[in-house]
Amino acid sequence: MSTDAVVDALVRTSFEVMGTLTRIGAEHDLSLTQLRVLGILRDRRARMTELAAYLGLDKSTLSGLVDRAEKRGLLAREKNPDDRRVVDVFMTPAGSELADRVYVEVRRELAPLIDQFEVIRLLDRDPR
Amino acid sequence: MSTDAVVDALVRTSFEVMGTLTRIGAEHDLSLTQLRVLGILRDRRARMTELAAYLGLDKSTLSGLVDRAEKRGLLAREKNPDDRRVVDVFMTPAGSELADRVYVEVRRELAPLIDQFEVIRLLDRDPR
DNA sequence: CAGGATGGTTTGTATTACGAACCATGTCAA
DNA sequence: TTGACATGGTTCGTAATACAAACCATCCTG
Repeated sequence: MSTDAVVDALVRTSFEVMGTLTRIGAEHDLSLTQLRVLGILRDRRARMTELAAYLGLDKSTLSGLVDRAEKRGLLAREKNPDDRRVVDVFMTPAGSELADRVYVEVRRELAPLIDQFEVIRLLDRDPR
Repeated sequence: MSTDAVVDALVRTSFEVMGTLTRIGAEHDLSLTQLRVLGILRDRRARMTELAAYLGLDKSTLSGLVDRAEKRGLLAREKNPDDRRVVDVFMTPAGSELADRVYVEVRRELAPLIDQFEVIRLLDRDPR
């Protein structure tokens, strides 16, 4: 099997995963990016810049993103006492609860995909 | 290895793939969606609705998308003679050329990823 | 302590996306 | 056959996402 074919399968599968995430997110009024933010903040808090870097977004993009999530009661901001320029972001209980609910769904929906995941299946059969 | 861990790896990898595609696309002034359209139309023409369904987008979204790509000379529209309601979309030579260039890059950038693709590596080592 | 670096926000603009309303063309049934 | 409904696209209005540039506050360093 050619590398190109593996890459193509990888890309197709990634789009499929994104589609699933987008759909599940939409059912809870969450964009793909918001979903990601919830995923990242599930087990830790982070400063704005850190979050932006992790997501590959401009910090200005994150301001609006966090604004909306904060207004919705999912996230909260807090000035970092050690460096008062820094703004830490973290999830509210409502945010955590929503994230948990969504991620249970994501796992449930994607689990079946694994069985027919082309790349895995092919490589599994004929390992390098 | 738990299914949850595989799903998590799948999601992380998918985001990584999307990041790469987004970056390469941006270098050519193409959004992720435009990239996908080019990918789909590489070997065939398609009607608007068909394309929208395939991408999971509303048909109204596609109008604007195709508008911009057409204005840029990458895509062209044509009324379908068999059913004059239908609009077929296809790539111009310029579009094909760009698509080819971009997809070469994509393959080149993603090929290395395959070697360290967690899901594969893990399943490869310990097949179901 | 002055000047530069860093962290965030604000503002302006483009793109993406949706839904509703709309027009043109097809199709079907009375 | 023609009236009513269905289908395919576009347009319009609105919201979210994203970037870049300008800006303010705070920190750090020579």
